[in-house]
Amino acid sequence: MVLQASGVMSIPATVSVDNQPPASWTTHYNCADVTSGYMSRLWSQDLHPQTWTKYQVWEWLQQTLDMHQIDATSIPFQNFDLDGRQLCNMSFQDFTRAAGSLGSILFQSLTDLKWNGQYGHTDMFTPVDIKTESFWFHFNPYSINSTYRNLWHVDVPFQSHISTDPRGTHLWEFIRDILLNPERNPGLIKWEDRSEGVFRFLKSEAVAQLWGKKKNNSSMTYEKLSRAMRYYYKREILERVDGRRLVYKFGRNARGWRESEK
DNA sequence: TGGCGTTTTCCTGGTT
DNA sequence: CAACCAGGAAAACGCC
Repeated sequence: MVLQASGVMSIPATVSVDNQPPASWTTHYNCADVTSGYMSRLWSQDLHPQTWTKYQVWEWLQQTLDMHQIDATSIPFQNFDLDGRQLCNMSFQDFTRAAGSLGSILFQSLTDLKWNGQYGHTDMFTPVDIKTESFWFHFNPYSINSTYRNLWHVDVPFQSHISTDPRGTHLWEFIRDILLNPERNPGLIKWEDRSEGVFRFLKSEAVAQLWGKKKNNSSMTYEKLSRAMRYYYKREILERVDGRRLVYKFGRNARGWRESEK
């Protein structure tokens, strides 16, 4: 799923193959589990989470809990009586409502699957960006979980209703998710002011290509992507940032980008 | 099937 | 001049 078949990669001098993953995550989680286990089996069948049946959602739940050695009774499975499309529409907060503090693990697992599905075998990045040992070496889902736990640990009492907010994979969410997953997006977009939600495109055309890939549109350009971004001003999903090229700012109607959602 | 919200495409004109 | 920014207009698209 992840590693490129080619052994010819440009490896930065600073990165050694002798590097060992931190013990904190190799204990319960290692690359082999990810690349040859259940997750890759799903992908080998070309099954995007979006297409999962309710049963497959449960299967994923079970497997994810197993992987993290979490007792299945820790999560009210009835809160996940959803098909893949509904699951993919759940926000981070939806997950915490449905599964408490374990929601972050599930959210990240699903996010991983979405991302890996999109990018696992593709050539979206230039070799120097993504096909490097350092890039994939630092692909570390477990550390991301830790990050999410630290940043977003909030015990929101479960509400019987899972949000039906139709927030699929819209452009602004796509951008937000790139910002929130810097490990998998070397130098594409960068926070300018994290607390204010100001960010800047570093590789505008690369982001556009990525967006196009997601929408199965190979002719996407930054010119067109930016037009869609500008439509967000009126809806206050983005705010204008005058005079600064490639800089945008999340607006009052953008959700899920803050370090701690209040 | 049709309406709707979102995005894409194209374009003119202005700015850095 | 290249790369962006601002928006209007209209088509395309996916969803309910």
